[in-house]
Amino acid sequence: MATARVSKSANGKAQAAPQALYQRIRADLEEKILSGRWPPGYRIPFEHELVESYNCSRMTVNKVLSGLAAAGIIERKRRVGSFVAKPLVQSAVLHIPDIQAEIAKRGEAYAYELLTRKRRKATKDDLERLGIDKSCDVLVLSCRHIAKGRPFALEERLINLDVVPPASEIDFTRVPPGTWLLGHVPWNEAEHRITASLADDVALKALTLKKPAACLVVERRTWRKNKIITSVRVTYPNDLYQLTARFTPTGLRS
Amino acid sequence: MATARVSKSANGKAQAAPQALYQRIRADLEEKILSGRWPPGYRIPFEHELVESYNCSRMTVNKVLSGLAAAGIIERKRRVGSFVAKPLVQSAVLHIPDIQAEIAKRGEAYAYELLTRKRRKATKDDLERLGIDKSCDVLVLSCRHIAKGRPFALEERLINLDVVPPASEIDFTRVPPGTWLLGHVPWNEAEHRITASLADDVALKALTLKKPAACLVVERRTWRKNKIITSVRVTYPNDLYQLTARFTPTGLRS
DNA sequence: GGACGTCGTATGTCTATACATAATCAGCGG
DNA sequence: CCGCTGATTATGTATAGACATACGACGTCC
Repeated sequence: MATARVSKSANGKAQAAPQALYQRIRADLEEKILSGRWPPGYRIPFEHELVESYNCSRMTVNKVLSGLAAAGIIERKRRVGSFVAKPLVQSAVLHIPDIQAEIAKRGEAYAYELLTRKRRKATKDDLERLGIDKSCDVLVLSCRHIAKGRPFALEERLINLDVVPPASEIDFTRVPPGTWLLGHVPWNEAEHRITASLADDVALKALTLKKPAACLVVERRTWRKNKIITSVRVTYPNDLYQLTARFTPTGLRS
Repeated sequence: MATARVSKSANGKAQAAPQALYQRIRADLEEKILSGRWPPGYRIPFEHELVESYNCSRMTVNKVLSGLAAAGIIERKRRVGSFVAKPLVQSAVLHIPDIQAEIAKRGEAYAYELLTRKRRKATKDDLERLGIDKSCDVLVLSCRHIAKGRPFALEERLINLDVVPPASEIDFTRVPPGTWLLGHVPWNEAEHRITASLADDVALKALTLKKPAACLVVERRTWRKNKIITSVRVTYPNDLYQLTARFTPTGLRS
């Protein structure tokens, strides 16, 4: 066909969105999906049809469709077509900030306090938390984070010294273990469990709370190549902390 | 140069990972980054260098690098190069399942019960929850989810009837409002607040708990085109529910 | 010596083409 | 009528070449 396309070199794109072509196409398709004009299950036009309507090459629309598929917005089936994905998505991006950074961001005074630090051969319980069989050395830490002079979080942590030998050299009296680990140990995967609980005596004391007190508890295990680096349990007084999660189903889209 | 590359047509790819070339390249680069050989801040080889070492076209490595950049694993700067991103990522994918589906998946009996249903002009408090100024009609619902005969969650919901007029036609005595909304109303964005709290009298009664009881509370607001569709507060007994979030920093990677 | 302009380079985007792959569908033979 | 086979077709992957753009570096001019 070789008809006249807009001739990419013949414009400065003085339009509202002077973006790249494939970005405009993507925005266009997303809009159609989001507005409901293309409901879940709808078969979107074939690549060659989009090529015609946008007057561009198949590589370009392919890039758009691949991106939409990667973001879970559409599903593609060979020989059949591409379809708007079912709403399905029941997940959200959960922001779990560094405690120190979070408090600093609020402009509040931050203090950190190491309560206990023990090195020992892993107990049976430790091994279970770290998901391993054979025994190894672990570092057991307990510390407090303090904001505006009030205890903000109690952190109880187990570090697998087989995976992170250098941790045994750090005394963690000044640097919180989470901060040190984040900066020194690359990781693979993390899992969080978020629960509510009534503070036990240890937590009541560490957080200077009065019974009964509800606390938000975040337990996190962090992997590096199938081995758990560290297992941590952070307890927050319910009135001082909340998790927030924001989700936009349309993929990343800066 | 046009040297002999592996000649894509000359093989059946009987290797360990008979994947596409760009997937193998991506896996390769990810491995280098994850293993720490290419630490954060490291400048990865230029596109043309990767082209040489993998004996492929620039489009192919470009696709890989663009994907890594989109996933936040590397950062790219024109004229400068591509760099391994700082560990930064403090977020996780939080799976917030449909209550009914979740209980069904566990193979437990599920029951649903509508407690109250009121239609009214929005109060000042309602308007604030829905983030709007001018008054409108809202639907106020309260219901219970029951697993294995035991109250599992208390759901208190506000629906903006200006955004979802058809909701006023539904009586929600059989279908949970969350399930109905998910299936009928496309949405844009959602925000969650996760907190712990001591159950108040309403919650104690609805969930048949004894004082004092800690509960996990998930508040969610869901948008469609800058308008809040619904605002919901779900309260779970601490011993019956926990949120889990799993995170793999290496982007999606099916 | 400092402001400024030119050039080189790495990434960003797009095209035209090619072949591979998977799945559907029609047609054929048993 | 059923099942197999081959044609058709949409997507998947890859290539080479081209031009655009941003930005650092270097050199020039005043």
